[in-house]
Amino acid sequence: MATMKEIAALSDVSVATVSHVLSGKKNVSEDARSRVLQAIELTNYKLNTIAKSLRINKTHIIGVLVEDIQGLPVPELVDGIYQRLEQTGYQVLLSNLRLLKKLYNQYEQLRQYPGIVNQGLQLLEDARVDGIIYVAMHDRRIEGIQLPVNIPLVFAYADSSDPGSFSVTYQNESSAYAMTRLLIEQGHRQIALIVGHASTPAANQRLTGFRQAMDEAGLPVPSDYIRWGDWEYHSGLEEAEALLSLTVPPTAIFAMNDLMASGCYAAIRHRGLRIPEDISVVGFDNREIASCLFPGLTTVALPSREIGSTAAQQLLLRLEGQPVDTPMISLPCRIIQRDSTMPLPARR
Amino acid sequence: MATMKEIAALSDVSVATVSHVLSGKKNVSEDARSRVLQAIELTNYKLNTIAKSLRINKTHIIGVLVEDIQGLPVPELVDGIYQRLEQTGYQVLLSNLRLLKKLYNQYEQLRQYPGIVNQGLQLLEDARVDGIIYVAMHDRRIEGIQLPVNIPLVFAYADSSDPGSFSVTYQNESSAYAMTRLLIEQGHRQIALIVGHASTPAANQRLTGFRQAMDEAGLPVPSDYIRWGDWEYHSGLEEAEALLSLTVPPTAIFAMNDLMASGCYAAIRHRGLRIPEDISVVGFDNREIASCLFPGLTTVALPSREIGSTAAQQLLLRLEGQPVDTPMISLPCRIIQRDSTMPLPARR
DNA sequence: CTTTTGAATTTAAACGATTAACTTTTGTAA
DNA sequence: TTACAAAAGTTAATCGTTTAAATTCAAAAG
Repeated sequence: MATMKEIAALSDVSVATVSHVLSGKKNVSEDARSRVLQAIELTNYKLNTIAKSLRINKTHIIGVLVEDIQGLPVPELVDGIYQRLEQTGYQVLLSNLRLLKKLYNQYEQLRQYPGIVNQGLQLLEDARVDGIIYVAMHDRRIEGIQLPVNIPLVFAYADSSDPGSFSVTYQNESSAYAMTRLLIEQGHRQIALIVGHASTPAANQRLTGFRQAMDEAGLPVPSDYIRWGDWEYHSGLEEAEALLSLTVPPTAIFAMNDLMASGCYAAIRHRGLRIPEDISVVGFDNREIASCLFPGLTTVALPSREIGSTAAQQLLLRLEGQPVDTPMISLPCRIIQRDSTMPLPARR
Repeated sequence: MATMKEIAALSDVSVATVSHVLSGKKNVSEDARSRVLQAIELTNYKLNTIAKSLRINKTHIIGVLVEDIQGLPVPELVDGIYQRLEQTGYQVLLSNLRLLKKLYNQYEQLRQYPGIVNQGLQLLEDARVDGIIYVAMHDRRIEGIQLPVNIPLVFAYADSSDPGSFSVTYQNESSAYAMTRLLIEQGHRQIALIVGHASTPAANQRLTGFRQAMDEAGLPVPSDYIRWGDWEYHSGLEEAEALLSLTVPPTAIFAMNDLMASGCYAAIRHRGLRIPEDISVVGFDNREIASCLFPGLTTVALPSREIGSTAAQQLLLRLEGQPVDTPMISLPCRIIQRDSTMPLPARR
């Protein structure tokens, strides 16, 4: 592999001049420049980025820390990061913690989580990345994570616990609000909610949005209608069964994720009822399952790609030393209307 | 950030000794070692990997080139790479070409593909990665790709065109054979096949496997029963309709991917027929849709994770200069039995 | 014909490690 | 005591750049 020294020798200038030609930051005579360029062409010379990094103390590499690359929103989110980084000259060092494989149960998860994350952060720090995007999906406040002090970091997807930090998340509350409004506008008055795991912020935020919409519309929310699930298929099935057994069953069920919604489908079918003619169902997340189900599930699509590109944008601004006007950004979700709901009057 | 020089000064030895302590390749007195370790502890010193890389001409970074991180098998495959790389000290620089977003039609795809790939390879080469895993999903032979000459490269998922190269793929032919056997063993004699796009090697290999199983069983394959689709949902639907309109419709349909299989579901339902009582359907790929469909689709699961980990293994061997016994590996697939098939006698 | 000025170019010191070659120290045997 | 080998430690070159500072050079001004 050719080095700058050889280029310099070939084109009869000093290495400094070669460097000046390449960087374009200093004047070089047309004569010298063309000789240098010719030598570069001839030898197929490529600048050694490692040497450059050492000298300028910048790697032009961004570290992306993900809990699991197979986690639902991760590939799309990471793609959003690449989308923004294209043409900027930054590369991505991806640190995949593989949590889905490593942490079997909640207890282990809480105990081991900080250690694993710190290790991942340490690796990125050791690699001298210029900045870090931490794609955190856990939704409970975690103690004991040591963020690198010298490297700009942006949280993506989950909220950061630290108020001084930078983050890009999505709007749980307003999305649940909008989805609830949709059902109300279709004439539903008996709307039940299957909440996710009680301890998760996402569940609570979505619950708040739901309550707000119901309150605003003056609709009652009987405690029977608020069911606590755990995000899994089976809890959706069980809670839907409980709802259908009530003396006044709901006309619409809002499940807080698509998995639980598909559990609702099963429970409803099991009763011999039809979706949406007899009961409307909506979900949250827009997993592939939502479009596979029959009828197609109306649900909330998270702005995963936008979270990624916006987080990258935040980080780039900080790397350029520019002021960041909004350190904590929360992006809106989009409602995907399919065929699992129906205006209520139609069946009266 | 502390440097080796400072550690040397603090512990009253030379930088060489500090380096010796860290590398463990030379004898250092217990006395000196402990002083150095103490200084490292004190200053929170971290070896500068950039400087090390420059000196030893190795980055301990593996470049992974993917056509699109959102492509179906990619996240799992990449996770397999990480699985193997864990504890080896290698990091991953992921180059995501974003082809799904960039290439709209086949024509553009063929024309632009080599340029985009070459650019991605160039970026990895510039970053001085130690080795490259090229996750290629395209399944037609592509001309004009310039593989780096100095960097070990392993193809993953797709076959490489070059016979001298290293690759890890999966078995199309034997998997189609096994799936066909499964139907035959269930008593089916009229088995139809919906092939993928005619120009793709995967389609032809699967076709060969199908034919072999049928021939071996002495079953006829009327040309009416071989339908040429294009991997998309609609072609599955259309070809299934054509099959059901035949004077002797098949008792089982083997669609070459899950998307076309789900098209079959729609066509069969539209005729008022039941799956699997009236007709059996099987697919290929084991996408999420396969488990979402009702009844669950029996299909072929690709060994994506294993492809990734095996490719990483191949690369590690080459990086260590060890002999690679099998440069081109082809891994078996696994049949996932769900509820979309039924032994034929049951409905007689 | 100097002097000045500015552009073009070079020199040389970093950046932070590794490592071959050399020197010093220590321990052991004659 | 001396001689020698092995162990421990140091020196200094090197990896391939960047860049401040110094130098050279040519053209313009005095």
